[in-house]
Amino acid sequence: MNIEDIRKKLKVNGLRVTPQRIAVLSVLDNTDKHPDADQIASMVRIQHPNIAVGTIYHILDNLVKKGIINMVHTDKNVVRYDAVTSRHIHIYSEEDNRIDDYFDDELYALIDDYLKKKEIKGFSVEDVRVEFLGKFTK
Amino acid sequence: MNIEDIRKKLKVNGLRVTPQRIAVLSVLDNTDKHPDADQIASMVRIQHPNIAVGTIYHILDNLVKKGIINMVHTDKNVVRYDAVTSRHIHIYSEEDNRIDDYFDDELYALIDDYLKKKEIKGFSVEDVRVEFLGKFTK
DNA sequence: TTATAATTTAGATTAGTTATAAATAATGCT
DNA sequence: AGCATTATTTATAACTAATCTAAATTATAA
Repeated sequence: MNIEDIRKKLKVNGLRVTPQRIAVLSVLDNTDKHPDADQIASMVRIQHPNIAVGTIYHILDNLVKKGIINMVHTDKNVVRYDAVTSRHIHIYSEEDNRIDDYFDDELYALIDDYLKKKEIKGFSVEDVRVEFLGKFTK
Repeated sequence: MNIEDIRKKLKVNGLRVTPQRIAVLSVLDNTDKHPDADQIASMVRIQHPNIAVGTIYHILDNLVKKGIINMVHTDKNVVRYDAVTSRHIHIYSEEDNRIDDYFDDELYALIDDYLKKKEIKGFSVEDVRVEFLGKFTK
């Protein structure tokens, strides 16, 4: 996504277009590493040395609330962020703390299909989260 | 599980049998609410008023390392604990912060089966984690 | 019963995150 | 374009879950 698209995305979601927001969203949009707030701060500060931590957290919070980005919770107790909002699986290695995206509509179809038939008493399913834990071989 | 089974479980796993460990494991074994360390502390302190927080965390850490209990990570940034170690799904409502266990071998069989056929390049799957997000109707 | 090695304790410390209140900047209106 | 309004950013303080430390205590095995 180029800067103009970023600006548009902010505007469309009712967020004022500030240099800090552009910077944060650009950084997130240009990585597939699911960085945490601290890593995002480091990257943003290359262009934007004086941005405050609080601002980073605040912006991320805004973006999450608008559904522009998602939080990712891992086994280490740090929140990470993901600009990919379409349905996907996270493949995760605790060893090297790496999360990759894995897109597999077929598996989701399988699960959706299964859930359509089966019902959990006392609970209505709104979203299914699937994670694969394992090891990256490269 | 009665106290004798608790003692045995600790002993078998090479952990010394202390009143604090018995208390923590009993509490976890007698709830299906997936409490966090703080809630466990409160419950343990009913019988054991002077147990230190550090001890609770230390014991939980021991139990996790031995595979006697599991950590549960949720969208609120607090670790919760689960004495059920057999394979199961967590059904979770962010609204009321409630986690229930849901046992469904059929769904796991479906996924396992699917993964046997499909291969993710660059990644070997060791464990599959499934979560249903939604609302409890009772 | 005693030695030793593990465990518990209280308290300090850390890391991630949130809150606060003043300063600054984006937007809409004229 | 200039101004008023309101959101956003900033620096800093505060908070909370969790970890660390070193001394005191306790479980276990001989």
